Amino acid sequence: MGHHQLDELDYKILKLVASNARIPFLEVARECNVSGAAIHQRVQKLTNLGILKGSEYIIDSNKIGFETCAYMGFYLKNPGDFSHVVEELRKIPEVVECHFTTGQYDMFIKLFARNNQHLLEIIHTKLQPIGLSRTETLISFREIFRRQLPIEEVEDLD
Amino acid sequence: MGHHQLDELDYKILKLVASNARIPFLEVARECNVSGAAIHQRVQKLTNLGILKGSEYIIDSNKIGFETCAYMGFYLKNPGDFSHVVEELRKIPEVVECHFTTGQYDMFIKLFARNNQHLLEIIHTKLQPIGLSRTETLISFREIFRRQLPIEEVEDLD
DNA sequence: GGTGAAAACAGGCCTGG
DNA sequence: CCAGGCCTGTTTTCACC
Repeated sequence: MGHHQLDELDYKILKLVASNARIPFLEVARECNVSGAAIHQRVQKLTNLGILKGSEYIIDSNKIGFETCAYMGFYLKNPGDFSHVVEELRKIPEVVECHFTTGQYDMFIKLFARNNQHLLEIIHTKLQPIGLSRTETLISFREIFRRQLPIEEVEDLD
Repeated sequence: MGHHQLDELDYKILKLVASNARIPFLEVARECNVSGAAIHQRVQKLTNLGILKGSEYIIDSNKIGFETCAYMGFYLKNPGDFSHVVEELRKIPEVVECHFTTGQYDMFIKLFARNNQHLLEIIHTKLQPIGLSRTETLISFREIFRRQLPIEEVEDLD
């Protein structure tokens, strides 16, 4: 869990690539005053360490026909069924995030649907049969913003 | 809101770039049996339409020292204060998503913190002063999975 | 750990169908 | 709206430090 020893250059690279996965490494190199090969090696290292876990294009879900974004929290009918439930959730492509949580629920998921009726359909035909209890659904009217987590070097005290 | 008229090639491109922002366009071109120039033009079109909204590297938040992921729902003390609250939330870098919602809350956010104590600190010193009421916090123990929304051509009926 | 140069490859811009 | 060619810039590897 504890994080690895990353130096200033690592953080600078992470900051630059975080919100632009297609930035040329040579441009990163120029910003960092090192060679392109150095960036290439660092990115490889960060990937091997599992700190960089791939890249994504950000796609406007509304514009490709997914107008409903919802979050759902629920309890399991049989606690201990965790892994089975996770497997079933993985099979539902509309479920895009899945968390174990503490507090009000056992699990918490984010999902997209084409519209509200489609959401109901997913809940009734795909989610309920898995064996959930006390589900609560929260519909996002609008995503106001979404961004990367702050990447900052932890201020090590000397 | 209504989605644009995208054809099979557009969807195929979206599917390929969605989960790998650094895939060479020429590789996409080979998969789709068209020229690189065609992909280039399509990506440009999809960007101009706002369907592609940039790209991101996926960074393991735990490994860079953000071990606590939380969701918070809340009501506003003064409804009508929406835009002010949003401005204030934008200033808090740990807040990575912000939604208008319907149902149990007025707004819903996702945030990262270094640990649970840091989360409390953020809530007390940054969030509470904005003017929220009835906040509820849900802490994610573990993100089990996270992926892109399903990109599929809408089955147009003839 | 880093550099610098070379080869292979991809991106961007044409022109023409 | 796409193909093919061309030139520029980028990626990747390598010997070397």
